[in-house]
Order: sequence, then structure tokens, then C-alpha cells
Amino acid sequence: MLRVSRLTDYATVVMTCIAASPSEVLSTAQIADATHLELPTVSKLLKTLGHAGLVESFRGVNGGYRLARPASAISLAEIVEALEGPIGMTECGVSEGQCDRESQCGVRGSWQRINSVLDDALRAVSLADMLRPPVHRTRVTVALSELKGRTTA
Amino acid sequence: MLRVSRLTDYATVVMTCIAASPSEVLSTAQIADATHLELPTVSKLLKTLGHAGLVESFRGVNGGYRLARPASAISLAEIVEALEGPIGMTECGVSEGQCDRESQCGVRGSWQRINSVLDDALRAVSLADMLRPPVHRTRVTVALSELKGRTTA
DNA sequence: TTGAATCGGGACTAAAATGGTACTGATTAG
DNA sequence: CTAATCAGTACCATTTTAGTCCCGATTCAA
Repeated sequence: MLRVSRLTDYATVVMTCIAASPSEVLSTAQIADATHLELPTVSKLLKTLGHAGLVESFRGVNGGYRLARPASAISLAEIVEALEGPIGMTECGVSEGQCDRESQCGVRGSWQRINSVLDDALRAVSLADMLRPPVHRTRVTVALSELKGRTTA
Repeated sequence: MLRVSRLTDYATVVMTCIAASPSEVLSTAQIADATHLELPTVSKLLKTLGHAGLVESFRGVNGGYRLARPASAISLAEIVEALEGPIGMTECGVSEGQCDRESQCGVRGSWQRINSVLDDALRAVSLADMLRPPVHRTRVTVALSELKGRTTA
């Protein structure tokens, strides 16, 4: 099964939880409580998300976290990248010459194409989309038509 | 980084290698040599691919492997599924109630949508596509327009 | 000024997945 | 009958991942 790490999965839940109360500063404890995740885990996630510039932190009493930008301006891709680094499904890009046949180039090219499709799909889903009930969502469709235009060349 | 396991990556290389010599029976040793992968690793991969019905095996002297179907009828998705099971990026489907808010439903829905895009993209790339040089490939484009039609509803 | 609440950063541990290896048995061709 | 080859299983080492803990820094408020 292709997968995203469990922490990344959690991160989307945490981000959605924060997005559900915009303009409120939520403490780690509140978020952990609401999401039913362990507090140290949530803390670690928020630290990472903060480094990525996705949430703002406030120290001291009544401190906590808030979205750094409106939910509509934060994409699923950014959350994934914050936790896992650049989006990609293989390590072809880094490791060299494990198969020097011309066929291998085709393999690499195909994977890169898959990566690109996935990346665009992730980029097309915003945090605001994730807040909405799962029906009648249309942003992915929009993204795919853009994508079609782009890859037709 | 989102990823597919290294073995899955290897499997695509092995499959492409076999596809490059259609109607020939290649031994594990030949394939290992051509792909620069360890022989036991290739052996393990081929067994798995055989179970999935993607390659045919022949025992005994001059035995080996051959594609079970034409390369154009084998998709990247099938290779991935053979190695990793059903395609999906999260385990939301199995684990229950880790977050009982309505927001969580949005998260799950979004991930399922991503899964679907990815699945379709993988299904749109055939082994024959991977044999071709990486320029002027058009199948993904075709697939995306189909996909657009499908998700527009 | 003091203390409590809270984030920040890093180190650490335990568990799981992964990749790779070895060995033994079954099958087939010559 | 023998050598070549696939089939199956069990095993081990390494890496990655998840999760926890600790302590310092910061802020608010009494």
C-alpha cells in the first residue's frame, strides 16, 4: 500500500482541528483532547508545522497555536511536505545507475509523471476543503482540468 | 516523502526488463544480471509477481519467466498492488474513531479523493508505456481527460 | 517579583517494517 | 540420473518510525 506516514495523517487531523476555530489560539492540550491524540505527539507535530510556517505559535500562559494563513490558502501538499519533505514516490532521483538500460529511463520517467499527478492533486486540496463535508467538493476536478492542459504539451 | 517501497520500485524495473524481450523465457539469473539487482531479491520479486498473475513461470532446465499478458495489458497499478496490496495512502479506512468530530470526515474524504486520483494515474500507465523513451508519451494525458470526465459529476 | 502555564528543542527508546540471505524441496530437460 | 531452475519458508540485520521525556525559554497574571 502506498502510504503517507501516520504522523502525516495525524497532522492533517490536527490542522483541520485548528482550522475549525479560526482566530482562536488553541493550546496543545486542547488540540490533543479534541483529536484524541497523545499530547507529546501533538506537540511534536505542531513544532514541525510551525517550522514549515503553517501555524503561528504563542508562548506563555494562554499561549498556543493558530493558523498562519487562512485555511483556504493552505494546501494538503504543504502539510505533507512539512512532515515528509519533497513529494515523490521513488528515490530514482537520488540513486544513480542501478540499471543502465534504456528501459530504465522509461521507468523513471513514468514514476516522475505519477509524482507530478499526485503532487498536483495534493496541491489542489486546501485545508478549507477538508473542513467541509465530503460531498459536493469540486476543487480536485478543477485541478485535473488544469493538469490536463499542462500535460497535453 | 510519499513513497512506494524499494521492492516495488525494483519490481517495475524487473517487469520492464522482461517486457523488453517478449516471447522469450528469461531465467532469474539473466534478469538479475540485466537489472543489476541481487539474484535472491529478483527471485523473491518474481515469485510475488507470479502469484499476482503478472508473469508465467517455467520450471526445470531452461526455465524462467515470461509476461503472462502483453505489456500493454499490464498497468503500473497492478505491479504496485502485487507488491503492496490495495492502493491507498492512509489507514483511515481500517482504524476507527480516532477523532469523532465532523471535521475528521472531511479529512478522510479528502484522502480518499487523493487515493482515487493516484489509483487512476497508476492504472493509466502500462508496462508498454514504460518501455518507450520518456519523451512523447501521451497515455497519461488521455487518462487524465477520462478522469476529468469522471470526477466532474 | 514570583510562579504557573506554555512553547521550543533535542535526545532517547522501543517497536515495526524493510531488505536481504540461506536453506531445502520440487520439477523438468537432456 | 543429474544438473539447472523455480518454489517455499524461515531467518537476520538494518533502517525507519512512532512515541516519550526532559529541561530551558517565554509570557501572563497575581
